[in-house]
Amino acid sequence: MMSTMIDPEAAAALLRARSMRVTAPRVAVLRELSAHPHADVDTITRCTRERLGSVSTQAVYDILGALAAIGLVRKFEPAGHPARFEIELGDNHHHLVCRTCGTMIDVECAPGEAPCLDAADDHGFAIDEAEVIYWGTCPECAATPVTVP
Amino acid sequence: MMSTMIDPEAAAALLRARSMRVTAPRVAVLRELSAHPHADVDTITRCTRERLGSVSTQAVYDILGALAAIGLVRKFEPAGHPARFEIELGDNHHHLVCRTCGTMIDVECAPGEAPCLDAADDHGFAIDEAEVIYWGTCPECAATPVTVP
DNA sequence: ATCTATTCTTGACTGGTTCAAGTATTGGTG
DNA sequence: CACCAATACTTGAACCAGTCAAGAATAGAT
Repeated sequence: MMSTMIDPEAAAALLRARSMRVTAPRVAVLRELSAHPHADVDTITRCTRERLGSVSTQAVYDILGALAAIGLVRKFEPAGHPARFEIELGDNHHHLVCRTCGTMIDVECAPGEAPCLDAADDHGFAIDEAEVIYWGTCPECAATPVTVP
Repeated sequence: MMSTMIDPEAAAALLRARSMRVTAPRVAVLRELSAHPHADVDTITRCTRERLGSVSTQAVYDILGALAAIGLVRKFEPAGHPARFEIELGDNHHHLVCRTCGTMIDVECAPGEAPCLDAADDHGFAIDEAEVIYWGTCPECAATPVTVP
């Protein structure tokens, strides 16, 4: 689950390629995202602080919002969990979430390219995305006997 | 979008069939749900108050939680919106949400029975649900020129 | 008619997120 | 290379949806 972190130059390049200003907080956030896919704001904030010394919570929200707006990162919000972020890889994958421990992993999009599903009837809507979240129980939680402390 | 409201006896019958106590707030909430599919807690609370005189917000949360727990109602939480509720019809449909105005409508499950999708690789998870939300723009919003007041 | 588990009310509280105003930084310009 | 304006970041308050906890009311079994 622990991907390798991209280096600062790579992060800066991603920003420049989109004509975004290169700032220390942005570079750090991008690096943490590369290391922790599916991280929430709190995780990203804590990791960025360790790396940078300090960042405001608001800056992290702003950065993630800006990166999501230009499509560099992807945001998803599984029911009952705070928002999660990952670097957009353009592979149109979906997510599999454990109902018990909240672990989230990527799953390939079964049918192929986006929007990977066609609604039976689009009711006149211009559909641009079919968001799929698979819910279930991960192997660890399935194996763990329910403990009531 | 305005379905017909079920009568109090029908609502009570739904509760008794599941050995749930029949209370005025529960009957009223079920009736409002039948009239307003995809309603959020606030809408249900306001409508129930109009009908009943008063109900506590907490009671509505408790009722919806209890009904969802036994599978009588279905809860879904589209990103950026408060939770929505609908009476479970057992038809495994999905939802189509307008990014602009938030309108939500049902769409049939394209492939058939639940779980209507198989993940390409389940990574050892026991998947019990494939939640699908289609995002797009409804005909009205597509037709409306963007107005900046 | 009574009793008890269950449900409802009240009111405080939390977590995640956003708003708003001021300060600092980036990167283009003279 | 210093300067400037646009953009980004900091601070701190505020918000909303939802939850917790303790007591009062009520359904329905006996």
